[in-house]
Amino acid sequence: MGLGFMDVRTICLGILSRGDATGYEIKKLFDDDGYQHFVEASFGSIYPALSRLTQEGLVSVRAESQEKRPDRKVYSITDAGRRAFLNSLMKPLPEDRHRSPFVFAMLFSHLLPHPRVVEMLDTYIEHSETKLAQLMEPKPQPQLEGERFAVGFGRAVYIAMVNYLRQYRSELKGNAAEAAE
Amino acid sequence: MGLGFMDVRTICLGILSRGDATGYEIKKLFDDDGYQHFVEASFGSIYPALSRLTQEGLVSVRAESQEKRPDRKVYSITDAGRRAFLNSLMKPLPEDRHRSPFVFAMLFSHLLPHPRVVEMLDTYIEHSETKLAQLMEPKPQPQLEGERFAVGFGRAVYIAMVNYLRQYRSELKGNAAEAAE
DNA sequence: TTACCCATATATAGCCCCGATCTATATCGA
DNA sequence: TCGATATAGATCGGGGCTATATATGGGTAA
Repeated sequence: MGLGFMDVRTICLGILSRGDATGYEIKKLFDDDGYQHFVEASFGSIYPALSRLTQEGLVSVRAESQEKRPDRKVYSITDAGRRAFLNSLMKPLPEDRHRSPFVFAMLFSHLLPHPRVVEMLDTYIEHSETKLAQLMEPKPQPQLEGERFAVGFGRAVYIAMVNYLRQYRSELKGNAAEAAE
Repeated sequence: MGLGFMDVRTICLGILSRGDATGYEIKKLFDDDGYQHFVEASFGSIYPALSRLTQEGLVSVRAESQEKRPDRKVYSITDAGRRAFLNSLMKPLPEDRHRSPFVFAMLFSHLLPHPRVVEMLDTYIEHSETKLAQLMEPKPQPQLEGERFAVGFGRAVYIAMVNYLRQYRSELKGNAAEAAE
C-alpha cells in the first residue's frame, strides 16, 4: 500500500511533481540531465512503476496519439500523489546505496597485469571527467534551491575524485617508467 | 554459467581470494570494515551466492560445529574460482551504481518545512562524518597497494562531501537566523 | 527477575529492480 | 541504401534486498 521508501515509484512521483512526463522522458532525465549522479532507474522498473501508481490513484494518464509515432502516455501527478510524495520525504531517508566495481577491482590490482590496472584507471578517469564536465555546464536560470545544492554537491565530489585519480595515475606512470628500464 | 559481471557471486569470490570466511563474516566486512564504502551485499544475496558458487565448483565448504552456537560453514576459494575471478577482472567493468535518497530529497527542499531540511542535512552530515572517521583510522601495516588506493580514494571523496555539506549547512543557519528575525 | 535487545549463524519468501530484448517508425549520416 | 540513432512503449528472466524465521547466550534496563 504505502510507498516503500525511496523506490522507483517514489522517484517517479518526485519527477512528476515537477511537471507531466512520459515514461520515456523520465528515463531521459536520468541519462541526459543532472539527475543521474544521484538516482537512476531503468525502463524495466519505470513502466511498471507508472502502471502501479496509476492503479493506486497517485498519478493519472492521458494518451496523446501522434502521427507516425507510437502514442505517448503522458502522466500527471494527482493531489493524492503529491501528499504521498511529501509524506515519504518526511520519513527517515534510507541510506545511500553505492557499488563501485572499479574500486573493488582495484583492491586486487596486485593480482593483475600492470597494463590492465592502467587501463581500468584511465577508463574510470575518463568517465568521471565526462560526468564532471556535465555538472560544470552552466544551467539556465532560474534554478531551484535544491538543484543548486545537488549540482554543487556533485561538483565537489567529482572534482575530488578526479584530482585523486589523476594524482594516483601520475605516480603510477612514474613507477611504470622505472619498471620499464 | 559465466559470472554475470560484478554481481554478489563475484564479490564473494574476491573476498574469499583473501582468505576463508563464512557468509556471516563476509557480511560483516561490508558493515564494519573498509569495504562498505564501495561495495555491499545483504544476507539474502550472500547465502544464495555461496550455495551457487559451491555448486559451480568455484568454492568449497567445510562445516565447523561449535558448542552452543550454530554450525559455521567456512568457505574456501578453489583454483577454478581464482581463475574465474581473475577472468572477471579482465573484462570491462560495469559502471558504478549510486542512489542517494538524501540528494534526491534535497531537490525538493522548497516543498519541505525548513526544520525538516535542516534535520535531513544534519543526519546526512553525521553519517558522512562517521564514515570518514572510519576511513581515517590508521590501518595496521602491512597494507596492499589496492587497499592504499581505495582508502585514499574514499578519504578524498568523503572529505570533499563533508566540506561541502558543512559549508552549505552554515549558510543555511545564517538564512534561518535572518528568517527568524 | 523477567523482559528485551544484541551478537552469532544460516536460510528463505516475496517483492523489487535491472538488463536484454521486442515492436514500430523516422531521420540522419556514410 | 544501409545502419545507427532517436522516439515510444512493454515484458521476461534473473538477480538482489527486506523482512522474517530458527537457535542460543550474554548484557542491560525495568
